[in-house]
Amino acid sequence: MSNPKHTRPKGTQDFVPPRAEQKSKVEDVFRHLAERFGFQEIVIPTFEYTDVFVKSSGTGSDIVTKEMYTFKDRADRSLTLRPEGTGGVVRAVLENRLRIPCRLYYLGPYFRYGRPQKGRFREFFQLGVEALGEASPLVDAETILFGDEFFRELGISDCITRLNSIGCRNCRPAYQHKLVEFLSSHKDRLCSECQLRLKHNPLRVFDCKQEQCQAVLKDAPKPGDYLCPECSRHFKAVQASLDKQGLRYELNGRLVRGLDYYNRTTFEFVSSKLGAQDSIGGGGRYDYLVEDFGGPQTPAIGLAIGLERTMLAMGEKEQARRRLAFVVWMGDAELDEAQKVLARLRAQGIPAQMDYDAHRMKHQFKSADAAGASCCVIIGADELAKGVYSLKDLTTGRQIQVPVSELIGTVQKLIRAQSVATRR
RNA sequence: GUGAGUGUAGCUCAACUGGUUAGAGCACCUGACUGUGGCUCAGGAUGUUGGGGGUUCAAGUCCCCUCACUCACCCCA
Repeated sequence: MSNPKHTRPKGTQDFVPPRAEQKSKVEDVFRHLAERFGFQEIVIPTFEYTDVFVKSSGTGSDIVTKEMYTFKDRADRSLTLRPEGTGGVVRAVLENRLRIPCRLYYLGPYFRYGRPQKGRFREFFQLGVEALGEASPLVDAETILFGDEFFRELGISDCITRLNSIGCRNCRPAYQHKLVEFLSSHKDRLCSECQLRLKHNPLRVFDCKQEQCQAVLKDAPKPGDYLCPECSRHFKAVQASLDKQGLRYELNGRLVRGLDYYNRTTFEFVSSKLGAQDSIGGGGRYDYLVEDFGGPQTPAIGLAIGLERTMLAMGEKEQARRRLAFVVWMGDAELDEAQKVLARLRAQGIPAQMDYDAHRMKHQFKSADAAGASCCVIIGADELAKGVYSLKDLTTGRQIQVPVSELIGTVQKLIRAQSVATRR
């Protein structure tokens, strides 16, 4: 740890073998599910002109003020490594004149500059879906259902869904105003931190753990009570749909989301396995954003899932044997035959490998074990004389002889049986 | 951006209030076992104690700087 000459940049990570595979499995589950829900993949640049993100996240947001990787290119254009997905997607939908409504999904790396901690990186991976042009509260419910289904398929059982509505252009400012007014009148009873919160994020005061502040909040105006009739109806319809589909959720009036573009429904998924950064995914409606980008008035809703947080929530899986056969050869006399067998296995879609350097069989078995192979095909003088191969199951240590013609089938059966066994 | 904690072998960690040659387990290599991994036994290799400076007769240990990692705040995936 002390020596390496080159190290990865702060906040980045290497996905070394078992984890890289786990990552792509999660991505596969996401792709299949997204397609089942009618989403189509969109691939857009990893960097955009800076104003795309300034526009989408909001000038005052933390992302824009302190978390963006912004740089000038050689022609002095300001570019930014994407800190979030929605802005670029909206830009691409308009620029390519995609027909709206449309449902899109995407996945890839994102970048935010900040101090790394558990579940937070400077380069991180997100899986997202966006439904543009659908206004129904049933779509909100469906998006939430999508997230829930995704986590369920990955076996994340302790996941809680939080739900809120932050109102619209009309009722949100009115509520904020009322809240600030109320809190200001009790300013002297709030802790110092809350006095600051009052200025830039008054809703956060609800999260304060100080008793004095909680006492003040008892009589504070509640977020839910100030929704306009339309927003209120929308929110109730979302809940009714979720109820009907048996999806459990917690109402949380403080759930605000940090990006300026959200309105009405906001939601997030949290897991207890993560530490302080417990949100594994979140999203909400953004009915004004497309218009803000110069497009037609378009209702929209999206969801973003944090890949590495999802993997944290999944926990460590037991290291299973790989789907891999190892060919063991006895001496130079058997080397040609061994290579033929190797090729036959591969031709049948069975991952196979051999150790050319190890001349002692003992070494070859060690290599097989170290590689995590699930079986060894052994080719020695006895086998060649008898017209068979020996096949050793590395999980049980049992070894059998199979006729040359039955090798492929037997190996396939063995590997399949093992992958079923390790999955339980 | 703010705060706290931790850096000793490939990994997990020891080393009393500064005191001789910095240790152990796991992993690794060799052999017992020239047709068999995991088990057992016997041997073996391994360190600029993250880096730099300072105090001291003497620094892994104390002080300063720096770097890295970790956790938390802010905020979010």
